[in-house]
Order: sequence, then structure tokens, then C-alpha cells
Amino acid sequence: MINTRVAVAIHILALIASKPHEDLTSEYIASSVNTNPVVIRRLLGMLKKAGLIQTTAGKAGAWLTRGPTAITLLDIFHAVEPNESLFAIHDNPNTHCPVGKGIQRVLDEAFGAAQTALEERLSAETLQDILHRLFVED
Amino acid sequence: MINTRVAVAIHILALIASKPHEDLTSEYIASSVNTNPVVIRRLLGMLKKAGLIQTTAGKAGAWLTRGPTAITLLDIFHAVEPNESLFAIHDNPNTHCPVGKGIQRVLDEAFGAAQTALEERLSAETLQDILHRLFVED
DNA sequence: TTTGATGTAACTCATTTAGTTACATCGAAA
DNA sequence: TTTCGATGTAACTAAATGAGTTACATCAAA
Repeated sequence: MINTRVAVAIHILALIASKPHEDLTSEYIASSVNTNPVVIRRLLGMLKKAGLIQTTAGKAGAWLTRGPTAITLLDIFHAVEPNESLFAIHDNPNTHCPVGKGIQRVLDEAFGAAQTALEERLSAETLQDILHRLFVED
Repeated sequence: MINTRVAVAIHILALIASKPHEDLTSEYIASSVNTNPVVIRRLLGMLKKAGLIQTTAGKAGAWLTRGPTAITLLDIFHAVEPNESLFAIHDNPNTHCPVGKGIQRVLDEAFGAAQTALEERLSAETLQDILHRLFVED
């Protein structure tokens, strides 16, 4: 199972986007997520590194670098999940075996296609859609 | 990242399907995968429990319960990955916060859609396709 | 200069994964 | 019927990951 970082990161960004005129502290965000402020600051660091938000050291508040319609769930996923491939493949299969010899390439293709399908779906949903589902639709 | 069980299970089934007239031992399969025979037997157990193969205790060999065209990568995925949801969601978000209150439902929807996209792609590929890519195509 | 915030290193604890040892049990051949 | 080689499975280990926590250097602003 994929870790909770993606879920928490979306939660964080939804908070920031929903209160653009308030300077949210990591402690406030943590109380909404129900975790430790350091966990939030770590994620804010990753989101900042990915260019999704901007912050100032020592000063409360975080701001989106672009509008919620321009931030996809895939952007968020990649920001907090540095791993390139979704599926792990066992290494050093026996190259003297016809199956072992070709399996990594074949798995790369199959898993790559599946990951692409997932990523295309994630890139079709934006932070704005999340806000809409949170506040407009029931 | 998703564990190597899916990859190894596909490897195992490709071996079984490619040598339908040989009784492969867990030791032989392990030498192709390059791991311990017990790891193979554990996976064979899961594949058997999922109804994909049949085995006899004490006797070498495993047999597909249906043809390679009728076994999808999604079948294999579900056989060795008992977890229902692909994405983890943090629990106990603050219900006094508007975002915290609705986030789990919204994440469930978004993650569910992404998982469905992944699973649809996995179900479009069969063990036969794997064999074809291993032995027919380059 | 004091206060309250961020940024980040370092540690802990729980969980998962993969590998391993050990052994009960079964099937088939000697 | 005994022996041999296989499966099935429990139990243990070691490594990796995830999430929470403490501690503290640093910065912004009053």
C-alpha cells in the first residue's frame, strides 16, 4: 500500500488553498490532519522542493505558486513519492532460463503501462476538484 | 512502492505455463527467480488460495486451473496483494475542521478512481500476453 | 532582544518484506 | 513398508520504510 504522505499532502494543500488570506502554521495544519507539526513541515518541505508552494523560514504561512486548477494530484503524488516506479521487480533472475532472461523487460512494459494508466487518472484531477468536492458537492 | 510479490508471481506463472508437461519443483522455480524455495512455495500457496493453480502436497508440479488467456495480471495482483486499497489515508482527521471533516470521503473517491484505472489496465493484460512478449516478440 | 515560527537532523517504534531454518506431512518408488 | 524427495507452513531474522517525536539552529517581526 502507498503511504499516507499523498493523502496528507492533499489535505495540507486543500487547507492552504481554502484559506489563502490566513497564514497557517504547521501546528494549525497538524491539528486538522491530527499528527505532529514536524510531519507537516517535512511534507511542506517536499511540496516546496517540488515547486508547488512557497514558504518563508521563521514566518508562518505557505502559499501556492499557482492556482488550484493548475495543480494535479499527479503533481502532488510525484512531490511526496520520489520513487519512480510503482511496482518493484525482483533482481538477478536467472539469465540461463528463457523466462528469467526476459522477465524484467516484459514486467517493465506491463507495469509501466499500468502505472501510466494510474498517473493519467491522477493528472486528470486537480486540487480545484478536491476543493469543489469538499465544499460545493455534498 | 508495491512489493516484488506481483513480479515474482507473474514469473512463476509464466514458468508453469511455458512448461505445462514438466513438473516444476519450488527449487527449480526458485533458481529461475533467484530466491529461496520457501518464498516460491509461499507464493504458490497464495496463487492456489486464489484459485489460479492447483498443486498436490508432497508431489512436484503445479498446474494452471484455466488457460493463460483467462488469467489477467489483475487476477495475479489480487492473489498476492490482499490489501484492498492501493492508497493509504491518514485516520482521525479533525472533524471540527471543514477540510478535516470531508477529506476522507474525497480522498476515497479520488484514490478509488485512480486505483480503478490501474486495475482496468492490469485486467486488460493476460498471462498469455506475457508469454507472447517473452517468446514471440523480440 | 525577545518571541514564535520554520527547517532539519536524529532518534524511536511499529510494520512490512524477503530470506532462512526447521519440521510435519504426503506421494511414489524401491 | 520403508525410504526419499517433495510440499505446506510456522517461526525466526534482518533490512527497509513509515510515522511520530525531541531537540535545536535559524529566521522574521514586534
